[in-house]
Order: sequence, then C-alpha cells, then structure tokens
Amino acid sequence: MAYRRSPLMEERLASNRERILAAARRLVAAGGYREAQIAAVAAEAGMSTGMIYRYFRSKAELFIEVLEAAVGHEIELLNAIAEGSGTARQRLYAAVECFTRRALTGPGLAYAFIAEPAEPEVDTARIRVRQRLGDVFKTILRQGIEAGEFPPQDLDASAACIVGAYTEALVGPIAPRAERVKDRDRLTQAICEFCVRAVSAGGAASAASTPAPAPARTRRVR
Amino acid sequence: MAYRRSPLMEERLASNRERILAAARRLVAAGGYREAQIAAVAAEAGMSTGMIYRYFRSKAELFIEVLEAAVGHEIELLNAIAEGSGTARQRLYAAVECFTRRALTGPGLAYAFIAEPAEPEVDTARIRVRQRLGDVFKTILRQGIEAGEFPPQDLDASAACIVGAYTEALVGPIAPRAERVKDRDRLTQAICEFCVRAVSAGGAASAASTPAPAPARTRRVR
DNA sequence: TCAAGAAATGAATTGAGCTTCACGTATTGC
DNA sequence: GCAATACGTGAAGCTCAATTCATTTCTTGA
Repeated sequence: MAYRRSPLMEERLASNRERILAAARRLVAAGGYREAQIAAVAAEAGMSTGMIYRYFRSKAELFIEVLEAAVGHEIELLNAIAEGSGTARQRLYAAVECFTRRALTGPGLAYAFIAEPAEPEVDTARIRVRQRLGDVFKTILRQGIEAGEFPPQDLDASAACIVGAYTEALVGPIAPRAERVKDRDRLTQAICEFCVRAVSAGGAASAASTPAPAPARTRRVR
Repeated sequence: MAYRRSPLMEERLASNRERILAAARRLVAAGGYREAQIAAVAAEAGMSTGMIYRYFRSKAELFIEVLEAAVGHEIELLNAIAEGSGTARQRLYAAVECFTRRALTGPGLAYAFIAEPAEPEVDTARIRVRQRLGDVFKTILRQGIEAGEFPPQDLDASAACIVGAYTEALVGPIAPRAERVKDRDRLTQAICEFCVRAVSAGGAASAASTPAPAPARTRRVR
C-alpha cells in the first residue's frame, strides 16, 4: 500500500467540509434556499460540484446540517437566557428579544430557515427545529407558572404560539426585498411585549377572563 | 364566419374552469401543493393537461387563484365576526376560534396554504393573503383600543403576531401525517386565550409593565 | 522517483414536471 | 350538410437542477 490519510490530510478534509457548510450558509443568507444550488455552493466554496457529494450524501442532507447548526446556535443563546437569572417574565422577554434582534440584524438566515420553502426533508427538519425552539420557551413558561408569575396554561400551545408570533412578525420585515424596517427597536419591543402579555394573567381578569367559547359568532358557519 | 360562443357553451367553459379549480383544491387539501401537479389536477378533473392551460396561464396562476379563493372565504367569515356584535375581546376570541376550529376540522387546506412551500409567485401570494388576514385583526384591535378594552400597541405587529401564533400552533396538528390532535377543543381554547391575553393589558401591570429592554441577558451575545 | 490509492473535477446523465403544439373533435350559423 | 372556428387532447419538448462517473490530479510510503 502507499496511501494512508495523514493527520494533515484529515485536517484538510475537515476544513473542506467546513468550507462547504460555510458557503452554503452564506448563499442561503444572501439569496435563500432557492438560490443555493449545489453548483452555486460549489462555486462559492471554490470547488467542483462533484466535491460536494464527497462530503454530503445529498443536497437535503447538506442543508439540514446547515439549518441545524444555525438554529442550534440560536437555541444555545436562548437556553443561556432561559437558565439565567431574573424572573420568568424577564427571561421570556429577553429570549424573544434576543432572537428577534438577531434576526433583524443578522443575515437572511432567519427568513430562509424559518419561512422559506425547501424540499420535504428539509421542511421536516425545519419543523423539528421549531419544536426545539418551542422547548426553550416551555421551560421558561413552566418555571413562570410554578413561581406564580404566569397563570396555568397549555405549555405546548403557548410555546408554539410564541414561536409563531415572533416568526410571523419577522417574516415581513426580513423577507427578501422587504424595505428595511425603519425602527427595529420599536418592532422588537412590540413583539416582546406581545409575547409577555400573552402568557401573563389577563388584565380584565376576574369575571370574563375566559370568554364564553363562542360569544360573538354571528351565524352558524357552514 | 360560423362559430360564436353560445350561452350554453359559455356556461360549459365556466364550469370547466370551476372543475379545474375544484380539482386543484381537492388535491392540495389531500396531499399538499407538492402533490398537486398539473397532470394530477387534470386527471382529477377528468380532462387533459393541455386543457388546464386553456384556462390558466400557468400553474402558479391556477394555484394563486385557489389560494385566494380559499382564504378569501375564511376572511369573509372573519370579517363577519369582526363587524358583528360583542366586545372587541369577544370578537377577537371568536375570530381566532373560527379560524382554528375550521382549520382543525376541515381539509388540509390550511396547512397547505399557510405553511407549505411553493414556488416564488405562490409564496408571494401567500404573504399577501396573510397580510389580509392580519388586517381583519387590526380592525378588531383598533376598535378595542379605542374602546379602552386593549392597551395601546403596535397594530401591525400585534396583528402579525396573532396570525403567526395561531398558525404555528396549528401547523403541528394539521401538518400531513400528524397524529390527529386528541382534544381539538382544548387546543382551540388555549390558542384563543393566548391571543386574547396577548393584546390585553398585562396582569402585573403597574411598574414593570414594560420590562427593561434587556434584563436577564447573561453576557453580551456575539 | 514511483506505484498505489485517494481526492477532485466537471461534463454528461437523469429525472421531474411544466408547457407547448400539431392534430382530432365539437359547435355554430347558414 | 358544410365551412369556419373554437375546443380538447396528450405525447413530445424543454428547462432546470441534482447527481453520477470516467478521468485527472494529488498524497503517501518506500
């Protein structure tokens, strides 16, 4: 025999893998999943298309990894906040703020990963990832409820609603071509307050705290 | 000359168009946009693929029309509620309930149209449609704020958050293959309550109503 | 420096659908 | 019934990207 991977080579291979991931991330941030074709990723990484397939089984696999890494990072940040100090309310506020602020500031990753179409496998991964985001909020909510800061509520539903709320509120602003939001701080604040209010005890608490199931319905709906 | 559309023919053409739209709707409901290829729509409608193009310029155009019709219908229902009687709070609750209940009950249209990937043009249409959904809530919110039922808030942000919240909370449950939610009523109620609380005055109002911008942040975030 | 084997290349292949189009069938007015 | 025109058909054509693979270039160990 005459060839055996040297540590140096091993390193180069690893770095190639990283270069591919980084290139893919950049392209998604710049132009969304749709514009991140394998050929483009290869070009961006300065290598041939065939090369990509030496490191990733398929396009979907590559992008799932990019997605999970990116969101994984966000989740770490959120977890640090969730496990940090302060009241549940403060931590919830801070967590939502952290995410929205970064989404508004950073590259278009947020839109691409949270809202943009992709193939089924990637889409499935996206749902998983969103659930993981929701888990962070579930943690905060659970603690808040235990501490009596928040009223009892359906954790899964509330967590999903929080993720959905800030996501949707961001999609417009961070969607490609959307005019840059004039006042990021204002938007961030509005979103955070919405979320915090949403899990806190209602103002007009007492009597009508839980409105009758279907009060204002005009007519039976077909 | 020797041919001129008779009223009868006119009617047949219109009915063909309807058949195409209906077939497309059924397919989307059953298998999502992805499975609703032109060939499949044609088969479902019992006609040839070429026929489709006699009635619609492109696949995107067809599906945009399906989308707008479907959501247009939902919006009518919501508007009826928004303009109906009751407090803003009651109407908000009823509106969210109407949408979520229908989404959970009805065919998979909601998922397909609100969350599923499609081509760029259709996606653009989806964003427009979501904004129209948001507009309904803006109306209710505006009235509620004027009436002193809700505290002042960023209407656009709150409306987007509401749409996002219930949408996200539904995506899991109505996503293809998701196990049917055990208790629809419970989920619906949780979502509605979340949304109503979110726009109502916070419980621990007074002092810390607006938490300091970034209270619990652990460390400067990269 | 060389042979063995691995890594890299990128042009060619493949596949999935949308869209077209040349041809057949219907409908209309006379 | 016939000419004129429109409607309907569905196989073929096209486009766009992902994926493959025969070939070339590089690494390694002796």
